[in-house]
Amino acid sequence: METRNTIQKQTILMAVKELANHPTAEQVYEKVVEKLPNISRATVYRNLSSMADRGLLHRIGVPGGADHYDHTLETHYHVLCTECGALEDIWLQESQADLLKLANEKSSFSIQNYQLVFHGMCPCCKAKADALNQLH
Amino acid sequence: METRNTIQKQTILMAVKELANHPTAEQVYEKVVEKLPNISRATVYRNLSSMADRGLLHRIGVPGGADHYDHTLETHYHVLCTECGALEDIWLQESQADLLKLANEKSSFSIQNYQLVFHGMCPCCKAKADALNQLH
DNA sequence: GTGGCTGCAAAATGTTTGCACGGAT
DNA sequence: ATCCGTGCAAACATTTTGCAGCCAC
Repeated sequence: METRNTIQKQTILMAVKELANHPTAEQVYEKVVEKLPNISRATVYRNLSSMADRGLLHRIGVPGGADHYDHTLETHYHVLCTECGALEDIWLQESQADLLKLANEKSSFSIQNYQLVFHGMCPCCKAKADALNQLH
Repeated sequence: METRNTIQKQTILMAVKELANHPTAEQVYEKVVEKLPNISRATVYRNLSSMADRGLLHRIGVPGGADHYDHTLETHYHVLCTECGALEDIWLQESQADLLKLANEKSSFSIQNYQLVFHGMCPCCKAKADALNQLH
């Protein structure tokens, strides 16, 4: 159950922090491979996954796409652009406890947490879509 | 842009309604193949997807797992068992409009909707886990 | 020295796609 | 007669796994 301190782990965690904005495992790999040319994708996947399990990172699961990883641990939410896949933070002080309490009252499940992902269009894709609509 | 009325489409939609509780594409395929032994998985995937796009069904995206399809169109939410993958409804009158309005105020994205999935343990898995903890 | 960690390749999973044919309109 | 929808197989994207050797402890 002990955890060894390898160069790969250090470099992967550093990469997520440097990339800052919700990189996918592939993006982390591309960053890390600059420093460690022989690293394997399997190592990146394995470590991101175990760091997420241990709470060093948050995993943002995107159905039908690659998972993203977030080095920001404070409770917040995300918007996903339905056009280009851009992922951004949303900070709501919407009380987490309330949704959890409410859900637990309404369900026989023992609910521990939840994932709230908003879907919409980023400003860039919205502008393009609006311009297209103008043409007819 | 027209939509032809094939036996496959009818049977697929009927299967989702009969299975009732959030079947995956694979589960729909297994049900449909009883009636149409020659149907292809591709047809099931294609039709479930297009029906979801046209609003005849709801798609519940589960990161790292198969998407589920829901024949219930009224706004509600879902709990996913972290142990066995069971998926169940949660009905909250938590006003949809409020979360959308709030999120749009806080973000530069043009947000149209959101997906809210709770994570926890179903009563069965909870009982097993509690029993294990009793043993120490 | 031991056993967790790594790199590699292969497998697994869920879904999409190209293409030729057949059936709904 | 059109041409959309289907079945098939292959491709695809993402992630996991088995295994032999390596290296942090």
